[in-house]
Amino acid sequence: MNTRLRYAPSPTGLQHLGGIRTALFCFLLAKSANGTFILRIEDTDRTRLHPDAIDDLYDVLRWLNITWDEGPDKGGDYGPYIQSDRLDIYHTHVQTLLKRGVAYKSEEERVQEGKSVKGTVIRLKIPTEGSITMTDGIVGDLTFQYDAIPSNPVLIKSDGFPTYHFASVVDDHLMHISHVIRSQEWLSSLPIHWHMYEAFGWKLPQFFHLPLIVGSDGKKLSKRYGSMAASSFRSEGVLPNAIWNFLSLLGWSYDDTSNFFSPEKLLEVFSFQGLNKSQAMYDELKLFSLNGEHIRTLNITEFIEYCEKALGIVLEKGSVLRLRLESIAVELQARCNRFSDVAYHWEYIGYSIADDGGKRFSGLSVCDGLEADILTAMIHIIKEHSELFAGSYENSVTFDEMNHDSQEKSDAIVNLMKAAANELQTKPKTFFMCVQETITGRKKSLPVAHVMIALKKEETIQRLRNRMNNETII
RNA sequence: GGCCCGUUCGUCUAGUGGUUAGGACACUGGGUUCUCAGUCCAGUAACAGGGGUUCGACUCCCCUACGGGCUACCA
Repeated sequence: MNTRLRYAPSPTGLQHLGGIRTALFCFLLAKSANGTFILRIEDTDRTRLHPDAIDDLYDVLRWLNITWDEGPDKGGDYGPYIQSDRLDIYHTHVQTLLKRGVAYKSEEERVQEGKSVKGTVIRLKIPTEGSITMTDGIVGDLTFQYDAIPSNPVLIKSDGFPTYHFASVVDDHLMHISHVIRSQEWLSSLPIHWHMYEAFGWKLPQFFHLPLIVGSDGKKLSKRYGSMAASSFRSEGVLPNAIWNFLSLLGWSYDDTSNFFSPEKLLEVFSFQGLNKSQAMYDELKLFSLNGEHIRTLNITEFIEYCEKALGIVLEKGSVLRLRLESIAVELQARCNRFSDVAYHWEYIGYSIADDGGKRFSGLSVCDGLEADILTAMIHIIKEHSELFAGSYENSVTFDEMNHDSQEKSDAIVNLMKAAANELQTKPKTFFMCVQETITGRKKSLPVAHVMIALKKEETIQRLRNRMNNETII
């Protein structure tokens, strides 16, 4: 039997971590078994449709490289893949249940928006006594008493649309779904679904109910209660690979020591065996840490691309800012766990005195005598060794070459700075910090010599002078 | 309230009757270092509680507690 798994979200809100975890697991499980991954949209609740939900779903899945073999936009042998296009299918199938006396029509009145409304629904008849025994691939064997099911569930609503219970069972059967992977919130509905399969006389798929992911408040992540939108991770500069890695470890494990997984590795080793059953709390720090690890596996070209995406900018090849970024990329990559880290450093790398006449640095403290001496000494170094500040990248063919060159120049500059500090009878640290703060406006920055190389002579001197002028003005 | 699922370091987890209870994130200390990172090394830290079963329980059973889910013409 072919392995066919589906992710079947309802377009009632933005995709969140819990949803894409399910999507990822389905995808991984399908692919590792050489099977088929199907996307189906369950838009049966007409009152809660969210206008951006479907676009968001496509965007997020594509961003994450979770690709489906069959789906609304792709077609397939068992379409359509949007439930609102399958209404006639549900209506013919519910006839079967009606004929068999397993379902019945019911005229009902209910209160809607303060008014009482009449309508006809079709309900499934649940036995009044006895029990049903089922098997779940994660939870194990389960027995429910029929009388624990609170009421006969609605199959077809009065607006003619099926409920989730009915539509998903019919579709899973018709689409030959072999394994139903969904989150554990569905566990208490399993008897309803199981009973329906039996009433139809259909072969049951294998069920796997994934443990819930909970937020730091301990409550389940939900579209309805907001936050954790998958798209927000994208804008925060989290890599798809990091999301794969992070999510895969929420409810699944490989062995006693592995924590880092590339997508290739996951595709290779992910399996039903490693699934576990207890709920997991989302830990942002771990995601960011993993993201840092994945950032560090990027080659330098990819990393620069990542920076551009994260910053939402495009730097033309050969442009001043592009050259600066290239020059500093290796140093930058070593200390980034997420977008905000890139942005933090880009504020002084991607800025030029010419942009605003140096206003950004006007908040720096006034130079006292020593600081003025240090800056003067630094300017002297630059003027006397201008070749070191000419930019390392101009004549380099490869990044390796460039980095090597950059490192050599940096070492030379550091030595000159140490010597100058010595001459001023001050600690190297004082000297470096003064220069760094003047150049970057920050107490924490990339190594200042590298920054100066990236900025090149002119901009560096301007920043140094700018600080000194501030003093004279004040 | 009822029904269901779960419970190993703060967090994610390994563990299927005999282990110094392992790894990772976080945290702490140290090496490297012009700051911050990164990197390397080290360290603190857990079997919810109580009963059984057993020569022996983190592992099996029961009870309690706690957490979560469901209890809609929502999914």
